[in-house]
Amino acid sequence: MSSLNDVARRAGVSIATVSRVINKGSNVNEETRAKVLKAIKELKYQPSRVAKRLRSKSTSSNLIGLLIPDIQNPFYVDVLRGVEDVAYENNYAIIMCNFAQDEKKEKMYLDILQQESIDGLIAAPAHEKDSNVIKLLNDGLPIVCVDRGLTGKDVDVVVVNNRDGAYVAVDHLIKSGYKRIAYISGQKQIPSSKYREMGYRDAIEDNGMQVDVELIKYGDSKHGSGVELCEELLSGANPPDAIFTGNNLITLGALETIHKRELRIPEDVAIVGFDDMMWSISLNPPLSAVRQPAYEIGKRACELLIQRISDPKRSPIQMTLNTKLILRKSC
Amino acid sequence: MSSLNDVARRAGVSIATVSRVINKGSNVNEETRAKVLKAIKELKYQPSRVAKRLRSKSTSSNLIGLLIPDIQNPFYVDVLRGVEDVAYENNYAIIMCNFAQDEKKEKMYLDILQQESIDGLIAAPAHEKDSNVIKLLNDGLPIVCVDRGLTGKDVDVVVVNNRDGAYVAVDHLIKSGYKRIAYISGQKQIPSSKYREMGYRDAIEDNGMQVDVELIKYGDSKHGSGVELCEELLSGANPPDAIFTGNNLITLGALETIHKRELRIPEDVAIVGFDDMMWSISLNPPLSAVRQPAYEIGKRACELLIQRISDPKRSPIQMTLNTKLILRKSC
DNA sequence: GATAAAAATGTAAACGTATAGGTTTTTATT
DNA sequence: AATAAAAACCTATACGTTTACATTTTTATC
Repeated sequence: MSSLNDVARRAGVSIATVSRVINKGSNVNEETRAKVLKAIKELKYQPSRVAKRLRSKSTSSNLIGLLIPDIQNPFYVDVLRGVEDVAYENNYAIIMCNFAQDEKKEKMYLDILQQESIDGLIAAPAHEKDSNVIKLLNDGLPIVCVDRGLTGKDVDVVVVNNRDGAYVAVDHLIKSGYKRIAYISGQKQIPSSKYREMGYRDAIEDNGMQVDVELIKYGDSKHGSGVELCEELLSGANPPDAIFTGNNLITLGALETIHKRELRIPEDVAIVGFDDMMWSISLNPPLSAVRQPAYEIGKRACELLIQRISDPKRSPIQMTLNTKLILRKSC
Repeated sequence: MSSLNDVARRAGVSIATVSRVINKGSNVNEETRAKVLKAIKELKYQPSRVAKRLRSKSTSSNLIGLLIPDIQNPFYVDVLRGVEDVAYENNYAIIMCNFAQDEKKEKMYLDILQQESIDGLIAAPAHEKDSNVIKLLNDGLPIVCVDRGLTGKDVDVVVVNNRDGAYVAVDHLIKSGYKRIAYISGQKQIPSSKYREMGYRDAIEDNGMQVDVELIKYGDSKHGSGVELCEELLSGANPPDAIFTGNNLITLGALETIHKRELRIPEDVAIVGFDDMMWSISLNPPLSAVRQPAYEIGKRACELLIQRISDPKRSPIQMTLNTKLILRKSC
């Protein structure tokens, strides 16, 4: 890889001139500009983003971090796509870090991101008191949180109305005549789980029914816990006639268990899940689900981040997007 | 962020000494080492990976690139996880680039990766003559190809036996009594599509049947083309009684069409897809599929890359992993 | 205790860029 | 033609490391 210096020598000018040609372009003679451009082409010169980043923290290095708890979850893949599209348009590159719900891994990745001098970070923190993310925030790094905020911290956040999304789903279940509705929750410590539980509870109580804590199971937001907790539920003394699942991976796991037991959906158990997927219609049966605008979450988050990078003082925005209940055949 | 200089000043030593403490640790007095370590702790010093990379191309900067054609495809998500796990163990960070089957985007990302002075690249090239990837290869960047190679280039490759995987699936379809078996292919120009078609054709001919070109449809490896091409197939004059789909997204699209037409699987049309998914069992009906060891592909690729980075002369390896036909209810 | 060898530490240059500030050349003004 | 102003260009420095080499201090040897 050739450097500014090589180009300068070849064009017979100083490196400052070359730099000017490349960047602003002001105050440079047409003739020399042509010479420089020619040299750049001949040498296939590409500026080093590394040197650029080292040189000027002020000048944007056009690199942002994306911290994600679980890339196997299609929800985050859609968020990623949203982030990426906006980043691409604005000439930002992304370092994507999947910490797989492992806080040790998370810390390692956040350290790396800081060491890479990223301009900003989009993060779905491990939980609301995530000290790893808070540390970076306190260090002054521009951050936008996604899917969950940080308690006591005034930070840009893009979330979904989890409570209402859950409420509408469970309310629909009740109105459809289901009596014993279970909830399989994701990790208890993440806010979205809590709010979804809140919606679940409110819907039940608002309909004059009583919450049965036996019907609430807490897992880890992954496929396996969907399988197991659904099994627990169904093998109990007084099994549910409907299940509300806390995210898409859990839904898939629960479906697996239900099918293994050769139960009919929705006759034996109905199911409605949080998170829709492109292929939910091809599941057995076509799945009813609460759709989150995942792509848009990513898009908005990245827009907010780019704004914040260019204006670190702007006061934080908390953006709440709405969910939509998609009814198909599973309830 | 504090620098080596800050630490040196605080500890009352030179930056060279600090550097020595951090890196090799040879030739440094225990007492001063303690002083330095203390200063590092107090200042929460973190080395700048950027400066490190700039300084020494020789010394590994511990950053690799991962170039992926479509992150919406769960296959690549699994590859990514495999890559990541190995990278994590070996202290490498990953810049993940999803070019979404857009060669312009691909070029932009590859430029960025080069400008970031990555140590190496794991790439699923757009096709076998992918000039963007070839350029980097010619520039001497350590590269491992995944899922497809580069014609005429001697490069590390990790692939799957696509031809055999397809053969076994189609052969099974024939042995099960299906007479008119269609193939919905992914992008024609990518090798895996070609080899899968080869397996499809061979299986048909080896069973004394004849290939009907009307039953082969070429798409773009995405969900939408699965939907459309399946529709074409089923609305034809002489529709197939079984479909072999070229990848998981196509499979999902085809399923959608079949369900929309309210056809029974496998009675009206059977289907077997390339690529298994964790939740294939929950599809309607549980899907029979050719399973690729996607996670292992990623893992192996990353291992090969790390080897190559440390030994650029080692002669290239072409690694072929095997697929497995998973039989469920769709055929 | 003088000298040599080894250990400990320091100095300075380099990686590739951006840019402040200085110098030279061109253009405009009278 | 002398001068001022503007344009074009260059020099040198800084960003935070690593490392070759130089220098100083300690230890060993006689």
